[in-house]
Amino acid sequence: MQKENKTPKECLEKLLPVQDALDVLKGKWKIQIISVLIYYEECGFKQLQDNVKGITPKMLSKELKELEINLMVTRQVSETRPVTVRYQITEYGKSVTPVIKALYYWGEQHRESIKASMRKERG
Amino acid sequence: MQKENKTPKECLEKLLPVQDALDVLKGKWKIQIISVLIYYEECGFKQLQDNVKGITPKMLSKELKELEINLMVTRQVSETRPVTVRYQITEYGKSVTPVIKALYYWGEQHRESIKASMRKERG
DNA sequence: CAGAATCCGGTCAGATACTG
DNA sequence: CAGTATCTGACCGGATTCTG
Repeated sequence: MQKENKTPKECLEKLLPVQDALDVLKGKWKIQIISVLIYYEECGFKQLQDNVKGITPKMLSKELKELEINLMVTRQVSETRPVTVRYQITEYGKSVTPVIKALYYWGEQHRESIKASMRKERG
Repeated sequence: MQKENKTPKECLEKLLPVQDALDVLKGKWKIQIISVLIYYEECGFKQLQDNVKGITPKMLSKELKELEINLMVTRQVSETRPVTVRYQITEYGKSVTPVIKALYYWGEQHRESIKASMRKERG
């Protein structure tokens, strides 16, 4: 990200998109929801709630709204009886996969590093 | 991340490292601090505060502690008068660069997508 | 210089209950 | 089924002041 011919200020400006990405992905549930939707392609509310362990309907609803605003998922209502709602991952939503992978590989390494340093501290 | 021969449960277990990575990077300041330290290799407290615009000493101190725990930075105190403290990015800290890059590229795309969809909504 | 201490408002997120 | 409403405690993060 940094090149010697850039000022710190220029580098910091580059961080705006990074913060945007982090905003979209932040929180306890978003990546889980995205992953479930990538897995199933399409889900109802209940099915999502069952697959994202521990999430309350309130949080699920809130997170889905944010994901919809960010074009990650679509929401389709069928006026049946009772109404059925389908959440779908968008192609765009799938495009975060490389980001999740980068987080995964680094996170995995990180776990090992932390474990190793804890062993060292104990002697 | 998902393969057809994996259950949703197995996929969700894979998400633990992702959450770990997100935890290390989360908050308003961590990536900025890391970026400044990658740029300078080494900084004093004041120098950091000057380069991370708007951060208070309290937050800077707190974030640095967390980054130290996660082995991203080291803290070296010289018993001079007055004491000088140097924060250094670790090699390990530099290893998040691919993650930041992934976040950057996706975040940049994301800005464009959101902008485009807002233009569309306005007509 | 390099922080710690204190105070405070805002948001996050969980539990529970309720609606059409 | 697909959510909403309300209450609550925990935590985040800023402002200000103080210390060695």
